[in-house]
Amino acid sequence: MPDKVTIATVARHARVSRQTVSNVLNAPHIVRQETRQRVEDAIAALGYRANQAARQMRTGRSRLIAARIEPTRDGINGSVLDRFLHGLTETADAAGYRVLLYTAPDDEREIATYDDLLGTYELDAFVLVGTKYGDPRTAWLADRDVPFVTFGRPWDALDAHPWVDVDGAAGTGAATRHLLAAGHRRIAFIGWPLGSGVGDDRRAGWHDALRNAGVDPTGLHRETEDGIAEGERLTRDLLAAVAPTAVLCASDSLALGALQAIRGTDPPVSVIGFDDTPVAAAVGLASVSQPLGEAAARCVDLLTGVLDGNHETPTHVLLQPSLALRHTA
Amino acid sequence: MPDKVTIATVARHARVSRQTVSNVLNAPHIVRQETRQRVEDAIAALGYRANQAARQMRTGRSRLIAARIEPTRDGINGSVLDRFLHGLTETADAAGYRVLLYTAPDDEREIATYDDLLGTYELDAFVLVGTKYGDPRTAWLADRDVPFVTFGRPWDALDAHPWVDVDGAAGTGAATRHLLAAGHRRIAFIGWPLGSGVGDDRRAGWHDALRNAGVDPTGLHRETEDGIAEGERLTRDLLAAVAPTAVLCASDSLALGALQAIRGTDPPVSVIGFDDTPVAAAVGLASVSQPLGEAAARCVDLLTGVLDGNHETPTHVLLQPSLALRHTA
DNA sequence: TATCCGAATTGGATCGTTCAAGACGGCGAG
DNA sequence: CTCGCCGTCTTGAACGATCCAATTCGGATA
Repeated sequence: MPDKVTIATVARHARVSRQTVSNVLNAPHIVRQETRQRVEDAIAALGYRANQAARQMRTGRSRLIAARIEPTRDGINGSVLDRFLHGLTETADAAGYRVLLYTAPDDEREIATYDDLLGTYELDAFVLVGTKYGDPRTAWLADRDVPFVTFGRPWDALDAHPWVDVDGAAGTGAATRHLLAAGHRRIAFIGWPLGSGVGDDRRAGWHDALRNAGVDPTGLHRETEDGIAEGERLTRDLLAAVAPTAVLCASDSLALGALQAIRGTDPPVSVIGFDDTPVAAAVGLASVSQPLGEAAARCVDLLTGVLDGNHETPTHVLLQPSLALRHTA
Repeated sequence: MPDKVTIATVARHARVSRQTVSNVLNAPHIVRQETRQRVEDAIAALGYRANQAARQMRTGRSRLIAARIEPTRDGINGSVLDRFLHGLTETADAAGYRVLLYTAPDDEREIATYDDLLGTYELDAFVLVGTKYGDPRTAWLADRDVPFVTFGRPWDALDAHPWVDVDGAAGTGAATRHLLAAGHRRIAFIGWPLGSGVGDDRRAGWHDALRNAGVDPTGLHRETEDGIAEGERLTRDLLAAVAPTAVLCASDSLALGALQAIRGTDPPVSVIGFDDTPVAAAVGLASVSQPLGEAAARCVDLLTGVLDGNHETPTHVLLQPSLALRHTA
């Protein structure tokens, strides 16, 4: 078994000092071209890799980013996080960072986990998915000047910290206009209870699009917790009350319920969901699609911007969703 | 800003040496009860956390486990990995390990990633999901004595390395017996092409259950690549050829296709899928359910067994799936 | 009382890297 | 000619933990 290859091994092999090897790695421009070449050859020949633990001891930076993986709730929306995580891993990798997973059952325990991860592993940054009004987690991180980015706007203070989000209102707006263009007028909306930033945003897109088209949205919307059963229940309710010709939903879960409720209507009631989950693709449900890979990439961009000191980079990114048209629309 | 709390800070505060603090952390039994108490109080009072990088430099162990996160392919089966990862993170956490993510487009690049992760981060172990005949990845890892566990049996050499798996044949067997008990006789099976360990296993469960019940399975099965469209096509084919009264599938993707193909048959043809994905739950598809959380937990058990030197622990774990009965069965 | 023993504790060296400071030669300016 | 400066490279120290060998100490034994 060959000895471990350290920076000293490389130095001996290239006939320079340890520090020069270190400079080749971290500040190549201050090393003479010829020397640098010799060192790089030695690195390649020996298969040297910088030991992250040792580096971290001096620099205090771990090149590690933490992201939370949540338990699959109803399992449908979980895939959104899944796809986001995959994009995050890929982009972070390219930027020289690795993604560390953690879980936590509630906010308090999540903050305790932050503390632990920071103290033990000296994590460089956190990526949070979703925030709520007055989120204690972002407050805690901001208090301690821990770099972090959220995927999802901080609805109460847009300038509080860097974030990436997808313009939900634009998505529901586009879906609504698509339905209007197809001749629909009684376009209903099933969303979440007032007060969730994301839900209100998605409803607003539908609401404003109808208004702009001269259609009165009064009576055409319902609110509920997320879930297939709820979607089905409220769709039946809507069918009985206002006989909509199309139903737009704040999530694919709700939309799947809607699909079951409208089965057999003639002419068929159109349904459009939100998130373009695999389930939607599987059953042919039209849905508003979020660019999750792009969102993840921009999160990494923002983080590296903060971590590498490029404070000029923008700190807010709002991406545009697209409409995945399938036979239910 | 308070100074960083190191083992020396704790030592001063508790009026002992650094080594004693270290002993309290790593070998509590050799420290006198009273001293230990004083040190533990100091640790709590100061909020001390051992610096992982420094520890790693001496011990060479990072307390980090790597797992691969794959791109969501057709998105339906992706959620299986998602749930497994969540369980893995939770259990590893409890065992004092953290999960690091990586991705790789192919085997060759995956092995290069192993090399990088081992060299740079000194990872303690890998968890691989799924293996194939003659897998180059497990061979590479085994060659270098890198600890790893696979979720999925190595079909060509069951004793080659530690693994955890779910008994697919038992799952399809149980599903078949359920259908037999309900009076079905012409129970068809749609699976993957011969030669994939997982697919062959699932087919065998169905095949043997039929045989044991005195039913001849000849002509009742079809093989194809995974996918909804394929499932639909082959189900139509089966309906025309042998008029099955029930269809068992090797995946939920195939089963979803089957569901579309049997729509309107009277009496309704039963359909059972495999994996109990969120999609199955959403559309009411009966499916064989794998205990993913349990599988993840056992993976961590096996790894900690190897890492902490308990070579007595079993190295193979075969878990039993259950049947999620829904209205399609 | 002297000696010894083992348990408990101590100080120094070490892991592999980067930081801080200094050494060296050559070059241009005074 | 001398000085200082710049570009280039080298040396010693430090990060925070654990390992190793040495030391202290209370108590049992001869």
